[in-house]
Amino acid sequence: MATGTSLAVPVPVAERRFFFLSSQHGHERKHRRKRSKVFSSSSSEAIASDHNHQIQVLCKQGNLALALQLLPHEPNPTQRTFHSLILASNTPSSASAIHRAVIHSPFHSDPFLSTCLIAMYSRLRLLSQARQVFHNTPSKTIFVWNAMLKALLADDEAEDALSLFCQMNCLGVHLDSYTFSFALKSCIACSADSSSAPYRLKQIHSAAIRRGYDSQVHVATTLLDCYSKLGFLSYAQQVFHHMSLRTLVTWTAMIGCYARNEQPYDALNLFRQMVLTQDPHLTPNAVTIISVLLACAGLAALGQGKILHGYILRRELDSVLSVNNALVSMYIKSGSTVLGHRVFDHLDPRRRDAVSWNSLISGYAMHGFYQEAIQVFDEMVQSGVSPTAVSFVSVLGACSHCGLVEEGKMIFQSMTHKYNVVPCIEHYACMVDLLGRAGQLDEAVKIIEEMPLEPSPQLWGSLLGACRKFGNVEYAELACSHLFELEPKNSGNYVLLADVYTKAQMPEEVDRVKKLLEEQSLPKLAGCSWIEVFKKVYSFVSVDEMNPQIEEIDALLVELVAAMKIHGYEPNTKVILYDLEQEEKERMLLRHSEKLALAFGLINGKKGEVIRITKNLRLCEDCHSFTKLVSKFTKRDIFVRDVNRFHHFKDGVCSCMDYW
DNA sequence: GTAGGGTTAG
Repeated sequence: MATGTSLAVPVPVAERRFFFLSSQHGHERKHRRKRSKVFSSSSSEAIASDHNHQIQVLCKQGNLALALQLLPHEPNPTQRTFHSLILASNTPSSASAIHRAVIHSPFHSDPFLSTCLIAMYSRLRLLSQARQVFHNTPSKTIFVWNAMLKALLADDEAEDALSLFCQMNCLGVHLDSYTFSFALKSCIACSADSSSAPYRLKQIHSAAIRRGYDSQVHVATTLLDCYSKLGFLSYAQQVFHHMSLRTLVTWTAMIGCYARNEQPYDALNLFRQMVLTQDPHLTPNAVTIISVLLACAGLAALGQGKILHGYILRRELDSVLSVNNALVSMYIKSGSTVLGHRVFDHLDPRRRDAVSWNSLISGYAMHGFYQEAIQVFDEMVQSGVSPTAVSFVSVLGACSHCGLVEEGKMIFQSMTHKYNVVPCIEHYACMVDLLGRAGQLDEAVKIIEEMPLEPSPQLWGSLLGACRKFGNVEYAELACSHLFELEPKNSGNYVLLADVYTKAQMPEEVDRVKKLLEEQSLPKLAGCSWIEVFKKVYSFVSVDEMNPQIEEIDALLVELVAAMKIHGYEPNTKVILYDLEQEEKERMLLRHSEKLALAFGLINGKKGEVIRITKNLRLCEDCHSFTKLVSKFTKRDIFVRDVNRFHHFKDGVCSCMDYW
C-alpha cells in the first residue's frame, strides 16, 4: 500500500526516466543528444530528415501542394517520402512531378516505388505512363508484374493483360494467387469479343490447380464467378462445393450465379441455407441482398421481395444506392411499377445515378408503358444524368414495341451525335427489331449489312421473328443460314422457320425443317412457370406428375377449357409441331406450365387478388388467348411476365394488344 | 519490410 501511495505522487516524465535509468544510460543519452545537436547545425542530413517527416505529414493531411513545394528543398528524399507523395497524388501534373523526382533519386529503379507508381498512374487512367514505369523497372518483383496486370485490366486492355500473363509464364516468373485473380478476370473481360474465353479460362484454371492456388479462397471465388459469367453453372457449382473455406463473398457470388443463370429458385434456397448456418461471418451484406433481390425479380416473387425490403430497412442497408436500385428493379419486375416508383421517389434526386433511371425506364418498357419510358428518359436527361448504353437499349426497345419507327431512328442517331454513346450490338438488334416489327424488312437487312459489328444470334433472331410476322421466306432463310450455324442447338429457330413455311403454304419445306429438328433430337428448353401464393413460390414444368395437387389442377383446367370454349376459345394446336392427333395436341396444350400455374393460383390464391405468373419462355399464342378469356370469365387481373415483357390481362384484353 | 485480390443493381 505504501508503494502505491508513493507512486500516486505525480512525478514529471523526465525525472521519472532519470529515476529508473542507471547513471550510465543517462550519460550515453546525454552524449547522443549532444552529438545530434552538432549534426543539426552543421550537416544537411538532419534538415533532410526533418523535411522528409514534414512532407510525409503534409501528404497524410492531404496538403499535396505544400508537400511538393517542400520536396526540392529535401536533397535526400527517402523511400517513405516518395511513397507518401505517390499515395497523395491526385492529378496528372503532380503525378509526373513526383515521377520525375523518383527518376532523379537513388530509387529510380526501386521495385517497391515502381509498384506504387504503376498503381498511381492506373488510378489516374494514365496507362501509357504506367507501362513506361513497368518497362523501366529492371528487376521486377511479383508486385510489379501484378500491378501492371491490374492496370491493364482496369483500362480495358484485358487482351494485353493476358499476353503479359503468358509472358510471365514464359519467363518463369513465380506467380502468386493475385496473379491468378487478375488473369481470370482478364479472361472474362475479353469474353465479349472473343469466343475463346471458355477455353482460356480452363487453361488458367488448370495452371492454378498445378500450382495449388485453386483452393485459395480469393482465386476460387473469382473462378466461380468467371464460370458464372460465362454461363457454366455446373462448373461454378463444382468450384463452390469443393471449397473448404467459403466466405460471405463466395456465398454471394454463388447466389448471384444462380440468379443470373436462370435459376432464381436455387438462388433463394442457397440464401436460406447460408442464413441457416447462423455463422456471424455470413451475415448478408449489401451485395448479398442485391443478388437475392435479383433472384426475387427473376421469380417475380413480390412477397419474398417485400420481406427482403423489411430486412433492408432493419439493417439500414437502405442508405446504399445500389440496394435501392435493385429494389426498384425488383418491384417493377415483380409487377409493381407503383412500389418501384415509390422507392425511386424516396431517393434523394441528387443521389440518383444512371442505374436508378435505367431501372425505371426498362421497367416501364417491360410493362408496355412506352410513352412513360420515353418520358422518364427525357427526365433523366433534364436532371443532368447522362444516358448510358443501357438507357438506349431500353428506350429503343420501347419504341420498337410501340411501333414508333421515326422516333426510334432519331434516338438511335442521337446516340452518337448528341450523347457520345457508341452503339453496340444490342442497339443494332433493337433497330432491326424496330424496323422488322414495322414491316420495313429491307431497311432492317440494310442495317445488318452496313453495321460495323458482327451480327449476333439475337439480331438474326429479331429478323427471323419479323419474317414470321410478315411471311418473308427469303429473309427468313437468310437469318436461319446464320442462326443454324451460330446456335445449332436452339430448336426455337427451326420452329419459327417452319412457321414461315407454313404461312407461305410450302408443306414440303415444313416437313424438311421438322425432319431436321427431329433428326437432331435437340433438347428443348423445358417450359417452366412460377407463381407466388401466400409468400411461397411454386414452380411448374409441363410434365409435372409430382405436384400433389395435379389432379385438382387438371380437373379445373378441363372445366375452364369447357367454359372458355363456350366463350369462343379454340385451342390453338398450331403451336405444337409434333404429328399427333388433335385430341392429344389439345391435351399437351393443357399441360403448358403457365396454365398449370394459373389453375394453381385460382385454386389456392386469395380470392380477388391479382395473379402473378412468371415464365422462362415466350408466352405461346394459345396460352395468351386462353388467359385473356380466363381473366374475363373469372374477373381476375392476371399478370404474366415472359422472357421479354409483361402481359397484363384484364377483362379479356391484354396490355400488349396482342403484339408481342 | 513495405504494395495488392474475390461478390454489386439496368
